[in-house]
Amino acid sequence: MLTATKPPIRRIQHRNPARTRERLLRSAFHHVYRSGFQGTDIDSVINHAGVTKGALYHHFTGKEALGYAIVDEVITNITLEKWVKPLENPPDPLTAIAQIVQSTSIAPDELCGGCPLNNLAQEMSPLDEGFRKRIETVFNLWHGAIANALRNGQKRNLVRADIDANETTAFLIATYEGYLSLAKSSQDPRMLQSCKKTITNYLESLRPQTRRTRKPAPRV
Amino acid sequence: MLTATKPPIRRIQHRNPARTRERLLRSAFHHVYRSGFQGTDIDSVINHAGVTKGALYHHFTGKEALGYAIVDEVITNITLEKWVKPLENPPDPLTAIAQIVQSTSIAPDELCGGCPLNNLAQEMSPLDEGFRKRIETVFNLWHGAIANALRNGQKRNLVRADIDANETTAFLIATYEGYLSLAKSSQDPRMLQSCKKTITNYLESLRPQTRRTRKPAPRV
Amino acid sequence: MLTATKPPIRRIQHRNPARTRERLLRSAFHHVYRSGFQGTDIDSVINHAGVTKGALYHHFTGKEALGYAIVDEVITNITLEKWVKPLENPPDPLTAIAQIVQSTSIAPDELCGGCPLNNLAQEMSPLDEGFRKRIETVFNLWHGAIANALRNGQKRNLVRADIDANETTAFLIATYEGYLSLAKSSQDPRMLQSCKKTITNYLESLRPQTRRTRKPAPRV
Amino acid sequence: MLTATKPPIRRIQHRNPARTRERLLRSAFHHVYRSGFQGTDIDSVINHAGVTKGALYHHFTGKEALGYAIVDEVITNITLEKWVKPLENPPDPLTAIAQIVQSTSIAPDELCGGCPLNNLAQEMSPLDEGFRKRIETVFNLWHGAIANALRNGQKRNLVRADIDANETTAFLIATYEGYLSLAKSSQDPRMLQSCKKTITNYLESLRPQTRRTRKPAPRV
DNA sequence: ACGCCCGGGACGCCCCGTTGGT
DNA sequence: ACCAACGGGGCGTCCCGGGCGT
Repeated sequence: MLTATKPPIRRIQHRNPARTRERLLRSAFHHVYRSGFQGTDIDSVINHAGVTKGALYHHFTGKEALGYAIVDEVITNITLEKWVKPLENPPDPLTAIAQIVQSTSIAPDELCGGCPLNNLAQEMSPLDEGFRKRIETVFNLWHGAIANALRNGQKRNLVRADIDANETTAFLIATYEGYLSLAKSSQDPRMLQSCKKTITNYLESLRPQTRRTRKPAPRV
Repeated sequence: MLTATKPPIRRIQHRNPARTRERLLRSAFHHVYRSGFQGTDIDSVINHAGVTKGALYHHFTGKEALGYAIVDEVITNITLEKWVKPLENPPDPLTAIAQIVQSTSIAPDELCGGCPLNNLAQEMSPLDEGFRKRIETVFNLWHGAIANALRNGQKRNLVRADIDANETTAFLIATYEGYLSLAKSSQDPRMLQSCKKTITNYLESLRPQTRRTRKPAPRV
Repeated sequence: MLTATKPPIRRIQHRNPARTRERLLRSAFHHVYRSGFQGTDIDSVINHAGVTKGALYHHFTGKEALGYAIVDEVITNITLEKWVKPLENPPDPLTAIAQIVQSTSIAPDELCGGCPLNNLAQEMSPLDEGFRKRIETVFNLWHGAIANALRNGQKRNLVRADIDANETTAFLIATYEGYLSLAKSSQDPRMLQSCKKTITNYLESLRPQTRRTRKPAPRV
Repeated sequence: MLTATKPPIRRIQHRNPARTRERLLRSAFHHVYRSGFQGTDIDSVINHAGVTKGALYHHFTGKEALGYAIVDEVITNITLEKWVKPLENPPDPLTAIAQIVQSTSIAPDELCGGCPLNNLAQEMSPLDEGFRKRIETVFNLWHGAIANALRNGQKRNLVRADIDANETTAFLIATYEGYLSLAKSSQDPRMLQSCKKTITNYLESLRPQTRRTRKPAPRV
C-alpha cells in the first residue's frame, strides 16, 4: 500500500483491562488520600491514570463504586500487608506490633497525609452507610489481627494474662490513630516520635512480669 | 377567617447584624460538622440560617472566610468553654480533666459526628494552609490548657512530678481523639465508654503515690 | 461640658451634596471610560469616590441614571470645552479646528482609552435607547459646532464656498473617530500622528484658492 | 395512537463535534455582536445554539476562549471573505475596493450593529491583551489586503505612484470605520451613503492623471 | 469485551445592582 | 447620607451517560 500505515501510536498498552482497572484504582486512591473523597474530581483521576472517562465507567458504575473499591481493595490490601501478615505467626507478638508501629513513615507526604483508612472514615462514615460498613470491615480486620496476636501471646505466656485483648487492641488503635491525626494537622514529625515511644513503652508494659523485676502491672 | 392576617413575618429581627452573623456561623458550623467543609454548600447554610446570599457575602468574603471564622470563633469558643475555663483554677486538675472527658456526649448525633476540631483538621489541614494554621492555634489552646493544669497540679503535689506535662498532654489528646474517631466510624457508644474508662484510669495513675498504697507508677 | 466634644473627624467635607455628586460622576466616568458601562461595577465607583452606596442612590436612581448623567454632564462638558467654546468666534475656523485636532493627547492612557463619547456610543447605542438619544445629542452638539464654524468661515471667505458644511463635518468627525479607534486598538501613537497630519492637510485644502497658488479644489 | 412513538427526538444531529463547535461559534458571535462581549451571557449562547454547557466547555475552556475563537475564526473569516479574497487579483484595485465599500449593508440590523471587528476592538482592547493582540492581527490582515492591492495597482499604473500605500490604507480604514461608528450610533442610513460616496470619490482621486484632464492630485 | 469521545445538565460559588430602616 | 440585607443570575465545574470504533 502506498499510504503508509497510520502510526500505531497506541497508548501505553492497548487493551489491558486489568491494568486499566489497577491504574484507575491507584490514581483514585492517591487523589482521595490527598483531597478527600468529595474533594476528588474524576477528571484528575483519569488524567493521572492516563485513561479516559469511558474506561472508568466501564470498570466502575460511578464515583461511589470507585470509592468503595478503594476501601475494599486498596486500603484492605495495605492493611493486610502492614498489619495482618506480619502478625500471623510472630515469634513475639508485642515485638512484632512494636516493629510495625516503628515502621510508620515520617516522610512529609505521609506525615501530612495521615492514615488513609482513618481519613476516609472521618470524612465518609457519617455521610454514606456504604462507606461506613466497608470501613468498619477493614477496622475489624485490623483489630482482629492485633487482638489475635495478643491472645496468641497470652497463650504462649509472652503477654500478660490479665489484660483484655479487645480492650487493649482498641486502646492501641485509638492512640495510634490519634497521634497520626495530631501529626497530620501539626505537620510536626516529633508528634510521630512521641507516638512511637509511647506505644512501644506501653507494649513493653504488657509483658508478663519476671520474678526479678517485680514491676507491677501498668494501669491503662 | 378569610382574609388571613397579613404575615407579620418580619424576619427574625430586622436589622441585627450581630445576630445575622451569629446565625450564619451557627448554621455553617452545623453543616460543616455534618458534611465536611467541601461537602457543605452555601445555599443550605443560608437557608438554614434564614438569611440571604447578600447577607452572607456582606459578613464574609466567601466560603473560605466562613470556614476560617468557624475555626476562629465557633470551635475556639467550644474549646474555651469545654477545656480552658474548667481548667483555669481547678481544685484538683486530674479530677477536672477526668470530668471533662466523662462529660463527652454519647448522643448518637455527636457520636457519629466526631470532634469538630479533628474533623476539620483531618479534612482541611493538607489542603489549605490557612485552615491548618488556625486549627493548630486551637490545638495549642487546648494543649496549653491541659499542660498548664498538669504543671499546676505538680506544683501543688496533686500530680506526679516525674511526668512531662507536654508529653502527657499530647498522649491524652491523641488517645481521646483516637477513641472519638473510632467511635465515629463504628457508631458504637461502647467505644466512648472504653475511652472514658481508659483515660480516667490513666489520669488516676498520674496521682502522686501515697505511702500506704505503694502502688508504683504506671508506665505509659 | 466635661465629655469633650467628639472629634469632628468628619469626612473630607461633611454634607456637601454637590461635591458628593461631583465625585460620583467623576469616578463613574473614569471607570466607564476604562471598562465600559457594562463592565463597570458600582462598588468600585463608590469606593473610588469615597462615598457610600446610600449616597449614590440618593443622587441617582440607579446605574442607568448614573450612566445617563455621564453623557449629559461629563461628556457634554468635555465636548463643550474642547470643541464648542474654541469654535464660537474663531478668527480662522480652519486653523481653530486644526488646533483642536492637534491638541489630542498622545499620552498612553488616552491613546488606549479612545474617545469617551465614541466608546459609550459603540457599546450602548444598540442596547439602550436612552443612551443612544443622549449620545446623539452630544454628537449633534459637536457636529453643530464644527458646521457652524465652517459656515461662518464661508461667510467670511475663509472657507471654500463650494463645500457642504454638514457633509464636510461628518467626514471630519468620522475620520477623526476612525483614527482614534485604530489608535486605541493598535496602541500605536503613530496612528494619532497620521490622524493629525491627514486631517490638517485636509483642512488646508478647504481654504479658498488664492490667485497665485492656483491649486484646484481637492476632492474628498 | 396511544402508544405514541417513542420520541426519536434525536437532536439536530447526534454526535457531530464540528457542527456543534460551529453552532456555538455562530451563536456566540451573534450575541457578542449584539451585546458586546461582557454583555453576552453564556446561557443565552448555548440556548440559541441548541447545545448544553457540557458541550460548550468541551470545546472551549471558558468564555474568554470562546471570545478569542470568535476573533480568530469568525471575524477573521469574514475579513477574508469580504476584503482579502476580492483583493487578491483584481483587474482594477481601486474599483475592487470601491465595490467592497459599496457592498456594505444598510440593513437596519447591520447599520445598528456596526463593524464586528471594531466593536470588539473598542470594548476589549484596553481590557484584555489577548483580545487586543488577536484583533490587531485581523486589522493587519485587512490592512495588508488593501495596501497590497494599492501597491499592485501602482505597479500596473492603475494607482497614482505618489501616494504611500500604508498611509492611504490607514486613512481608508479609519474613515470607513469612523463612518460606520457614526451610522451605528445615529442609526441613520444616510450616514452610510455619505460614507460610500466620500470613499468612492476619494478612491477615484487616486487614479493616475490622464493627459487630457490635467486634474492635479487631490490632497488628503 | 474494552475503551474513547462527545455531550448533558445540575448546582456551586460568587457578584452585583438595589432597597429599607436609622 | 449610611449600613445592613436582598435575591437574581453569571460563569464554571462536576459527575455522568450514550453512540461508536476496535
